[in-house]
Amino acid sequence: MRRILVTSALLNANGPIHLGHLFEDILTDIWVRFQRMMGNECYYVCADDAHGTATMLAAERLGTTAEAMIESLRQEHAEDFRRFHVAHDNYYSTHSPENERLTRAIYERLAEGGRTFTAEVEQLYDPERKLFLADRFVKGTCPRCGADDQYGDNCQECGATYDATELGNPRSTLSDNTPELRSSEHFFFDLAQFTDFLKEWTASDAVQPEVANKLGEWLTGGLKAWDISRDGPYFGFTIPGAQDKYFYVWMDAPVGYMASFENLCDQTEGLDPEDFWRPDSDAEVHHFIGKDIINFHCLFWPAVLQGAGYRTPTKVHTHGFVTVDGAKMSKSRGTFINASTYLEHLDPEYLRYYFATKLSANTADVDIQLDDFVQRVNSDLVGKVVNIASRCAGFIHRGFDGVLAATVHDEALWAEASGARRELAELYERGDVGRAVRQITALADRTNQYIAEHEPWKHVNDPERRDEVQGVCSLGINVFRALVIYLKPILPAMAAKAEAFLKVAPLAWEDAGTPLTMHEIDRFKPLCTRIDRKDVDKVVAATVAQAETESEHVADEGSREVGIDDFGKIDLRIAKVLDANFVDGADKLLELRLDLGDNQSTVFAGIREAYDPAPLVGRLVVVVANLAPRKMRFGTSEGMVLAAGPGGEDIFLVSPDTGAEPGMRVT
RNA sequence: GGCUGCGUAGCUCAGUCGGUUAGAGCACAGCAUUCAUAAUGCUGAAGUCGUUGGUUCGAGUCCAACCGCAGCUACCA
Repeated sequence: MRRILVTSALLNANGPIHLGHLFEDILTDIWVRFQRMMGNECYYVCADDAHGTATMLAAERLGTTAEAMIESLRQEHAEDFRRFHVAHDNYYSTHSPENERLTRAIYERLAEGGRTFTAEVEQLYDPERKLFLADRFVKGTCPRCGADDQYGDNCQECGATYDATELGNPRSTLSDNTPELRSSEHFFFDLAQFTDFLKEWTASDAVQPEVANKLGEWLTGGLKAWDISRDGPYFGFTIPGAQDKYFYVWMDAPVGYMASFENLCDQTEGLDPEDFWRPDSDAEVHHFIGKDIINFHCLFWPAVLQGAGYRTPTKVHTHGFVTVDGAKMSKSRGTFINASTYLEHLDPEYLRYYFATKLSANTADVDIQLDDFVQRVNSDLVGKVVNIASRCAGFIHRGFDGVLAATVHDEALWAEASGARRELAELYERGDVGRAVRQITALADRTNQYIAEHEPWKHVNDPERRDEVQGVCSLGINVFRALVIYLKPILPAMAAKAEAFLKVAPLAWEDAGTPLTMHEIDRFKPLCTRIDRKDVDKVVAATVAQAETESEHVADEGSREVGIDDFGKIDLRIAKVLDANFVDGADKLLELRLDLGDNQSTVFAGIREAYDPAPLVGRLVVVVANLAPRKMRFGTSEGMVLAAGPGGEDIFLVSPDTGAEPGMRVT
């Protein structure tokens, strides 16, 4: 018997669970349930990833504490997963005492072993918010192509990658202030020391071949030291022996797997985390992740474990991303579907089955096609598999008191169905679930053909052929039972209903090796109903409606009371229109050249339908002078001209009374 | 730009070591059937295997270039 610890990637504590999360945890859950059916001892833990600047800022916005916010999200996530039959043994949080202790202990072991060092790092600092700015909180001009409004790590326009400190005119997206360059001591994990170890580890079958290729690229390029510290304020664990330094979220996140498992062990008699994590452990550790976090799980994490004297992962299973109808999930298209929205209209097992049909052992992206989703479930599950039980059970009850035949009517068919368990087990083990499902439905096809060939409905009233009818329908039921076993990791709830119908104890994988004979079964009740395409449309419509409500929320926040300080941040100025022109190719824009007293600026205003350019020249308007420049299709707009009205031809520019001069501040 | 992967029927995908006429399911059309949740069975139509060139007796498969798509490009959650 194998002892296996399984994890799926931690979830950011920043919102509800959606299809993408479900994909990962469902595919992990299928693998876990399969292992358990094989009789292996398999534990499945996960957690919310609670730390980071983003958590701190989100809690601030909600007017609550980070702790309260992450705990309520954690409960919501755990409940959503439970309703999708994802059987986590523990769903914990990285913000836990176990994790704090483990992270510090691991860090101290690394430090003692000479695996870490400190260095001064120059970083942009927002003096108003009093924080160092992560790349995503800085915007400025690309140092290579000069495009405006680019984030601190790479340019969307030209694709250049650079340091946030290289940006021209940097500003903080948190306060809109100009950040200053400050130096701070950072702690580094010396990843390069592990290069040889990692080359060896990635060449083993711990990762899929294409992942090994990708890692090879990083490994031959030379590994850089990994910055594992952040300056306060930060939401995370403090680094022992340092002043106001925190562990970077990715340092304690994977340790969160260990912490979640340790927390489970504390509640489970006889389960010891050391048995799984000590270097000579013969237990297995499997991580399931998306391909976006390969570097953390296949470089940093094994190196950290190795450096701290733990065992390294047996295998990291990497999957691709989920798209819907060929495109990224989108709120406005209604395809950014949350777990809870789905559950209001559809059975979770439909989604589990559909994901299963799409699962492979490689890292290709998985596209959910809503029409295909409906068809696959209805024709495979209801039309083929369940149909076998449905068409056979009636004969067994009407003619034979619900009792199955004593012998197997067609040995070849039974051998095929029963013998498939070996190859199917290999496919499940490898994660090639889609192929397994195809073989399972092919078996269902064979069985429906077999029943059609023997036409039990014609012979049921012929006393001479009663035994044949019982034999055919009994074999049908037996193949159905084998198919239920093979599908049970994917469809646990349907399997439970089928077990009740068959009047058997919970089925294990090897039960497919032995047929039921002279066994009484229950009357057949529908195990699975067809999907109505209308219900899928309802989910999409509800998702669109949510997106609209959310944008209204944002609008509401816009009209909430603000203090005079907030108002003071907006620099309103009187400006004179020096020049106004149509913009080639733009239906709604006019390009305005404005005199702001001591300087000039160019503004694109969406007023073309209401105003001709010529009469505007010389006119006084009110502009937001310190609005962040916005790169638009036709150029960069450096401000915003104030106007009222619903739009179209009904736009009315705001003007000052006579006497106002360009450059005057509006207060 | 570099790298990783992908591109086969309307859709989802098989296609092993290069080897006969490129396969399956769904959808579609016709027929049969009525035990079954309008379920099932049989038959059929449907493909320039992204493009071009190369290696070979022979290429969907190997090589090169190009086109298209997705992702990565490390202190990003």
